[in-house]
Amino acid sequence: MTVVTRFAPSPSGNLHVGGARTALYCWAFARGRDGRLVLRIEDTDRKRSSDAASLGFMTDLDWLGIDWDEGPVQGERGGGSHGPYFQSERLPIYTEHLERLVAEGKAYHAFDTPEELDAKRKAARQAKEAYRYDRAALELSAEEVEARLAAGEPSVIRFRTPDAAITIVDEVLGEATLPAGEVDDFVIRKADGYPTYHFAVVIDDAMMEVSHVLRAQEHFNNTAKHMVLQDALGLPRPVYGHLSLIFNPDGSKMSKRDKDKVLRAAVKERSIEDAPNDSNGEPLVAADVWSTWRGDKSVQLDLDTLEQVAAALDVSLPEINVADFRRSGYLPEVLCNFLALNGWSAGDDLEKFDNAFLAERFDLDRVQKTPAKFDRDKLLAFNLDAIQGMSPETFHGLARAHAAEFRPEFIERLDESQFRTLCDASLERSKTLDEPFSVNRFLVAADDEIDWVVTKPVRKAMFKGEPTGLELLAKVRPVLEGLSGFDAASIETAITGFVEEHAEGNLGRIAQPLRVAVSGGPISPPIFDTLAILGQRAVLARIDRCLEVLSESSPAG
RNA sequence: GGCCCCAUCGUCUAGCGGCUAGGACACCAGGUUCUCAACCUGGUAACGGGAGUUCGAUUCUCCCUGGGGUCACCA
Repeated sequence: MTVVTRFAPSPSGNLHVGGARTALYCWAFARGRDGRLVLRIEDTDRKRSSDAASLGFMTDLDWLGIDWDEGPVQGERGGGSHGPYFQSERLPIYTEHLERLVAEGKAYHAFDTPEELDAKRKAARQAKEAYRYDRAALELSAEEVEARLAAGEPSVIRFRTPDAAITIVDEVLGEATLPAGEVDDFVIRKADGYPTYHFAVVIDDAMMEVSHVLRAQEHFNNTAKHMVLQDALGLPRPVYGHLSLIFNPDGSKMSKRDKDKVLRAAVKERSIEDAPNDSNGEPLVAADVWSTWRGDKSVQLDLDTLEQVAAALDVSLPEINVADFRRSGYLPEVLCNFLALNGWSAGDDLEKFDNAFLAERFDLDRVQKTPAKFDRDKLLAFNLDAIQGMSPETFHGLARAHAAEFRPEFIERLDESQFRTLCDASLERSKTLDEPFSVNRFLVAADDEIDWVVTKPVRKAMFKGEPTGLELLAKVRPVLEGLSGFDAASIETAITGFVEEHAEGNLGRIAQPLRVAVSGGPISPPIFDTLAILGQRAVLARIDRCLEVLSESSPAG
């Protein structure tokens, strides 16, 4: 039997890391067994679906190196003989099976209004009982059903669940038996004519010849529904494996809402009353939306707005979606590696591996049953290791591509050789592809934008010692000005000579004042590289301004 | 609350009746260093609790506790 797995996202958002892990496992399971991976878009909820979102999914999967054999066409990929792969395009298929079930008496029309059902649900909740549909619609006579359908009254179709216990067999979790009555007569076709998830998934998995269903654990109980449907429809049952969820370190579910949470907390902490403005001076968020968002934790801003506001306030949002990790400068192979490790292990002490290894070794019996907390520190450490393992050429190429997409100001400001110097200086210290840029923003600032906040390390560098750093800075300036070439090697030669003469050979005495002068603070890449990247003109201009500004504030120091 | 599932260092995990309970990240200490990192060396740290089964339980069973999932015309 050919192994066929499927990844079946609903296109209601971006690809979340949890989804990415599911996709990765599906991919690895199929690839390691000469099987196929089917990508199917579960867009039966018309309110929440958009084409853009499903396209985003495919781009993210592509970036991760997860390729599929059948599915929506993307570039050269996709297609297949079991399509269409958008559920919204498969309505006639579902309708046929739906009608069959109704004709056989295995399903029935129900006319309960959402309000009625809601009320009953609430009552059940108050009575501290699980809600079960009361089969009110079964009391209706055939004639009455006909009449109401003919009158065009809104209705759904419910499955008549057999009154028996159901045993779920799961390759990850083992067996579980739900007592009779636990699964009620659930809706299989909504009033708008679309099938519910449960119905579509059962039909499609069978028609697409899916042999193994690997999906998130939140579907575990749903499996019972899928099993009774398969029995009623006479469809084969795939093998199931339910994957535990991925959590934040604090135990909460990792979700896109975390971004709102972080931003809201920052806004509150900094007592920000009004929404920040965009470049035209218009508020990024309308005043009323902003104020409800600030006060109501259940309200979310859309992703774009959220990111614009965060950027305006210089708040960094947590990475949740695959696209977030890409923008933050993580390598796709590292993300895959790390994700694979959250819920699976090779069985020995081996932790670093690529997707090919995963495909070769992945199996369901080593999948963890417990939820994993997502440890960003470890991910970061893995990413650092991967970067440090690169050749300077590779790193340069990736950093350049990253900058072109996310940090264009560095491409504009730095010439080829300066950019290269920045990369070489950053290789051994960068945890991400973004770090050479994010921590060195002073490099692309205008010379007169640097300001010097006299913090403790700055005070130490500039005002302490005999002579003071500021005095040494003034002395070294002409040395730098006299240089005809301004590459790191020439600067090093000149500065080293200067240090021998004026600072007892202690490079730190002059490196720190220079660093503060050109960057505004005590942190930068190695000083010779930093100066070379900035170029002679900027270095001299910044030293001059620094001497001017700090000389005025020195008495207070 | 009903039903279902789960339980090893702070975190991700190895372990599948007998181990000094292993690794990785984080953390701590020391070293290196022009800053920050990175790097090197060493260290702290776990079987949730209680009954059984057994010569012997981290490992098997039960109970408790704790955690998770689910209870939509969302997937």
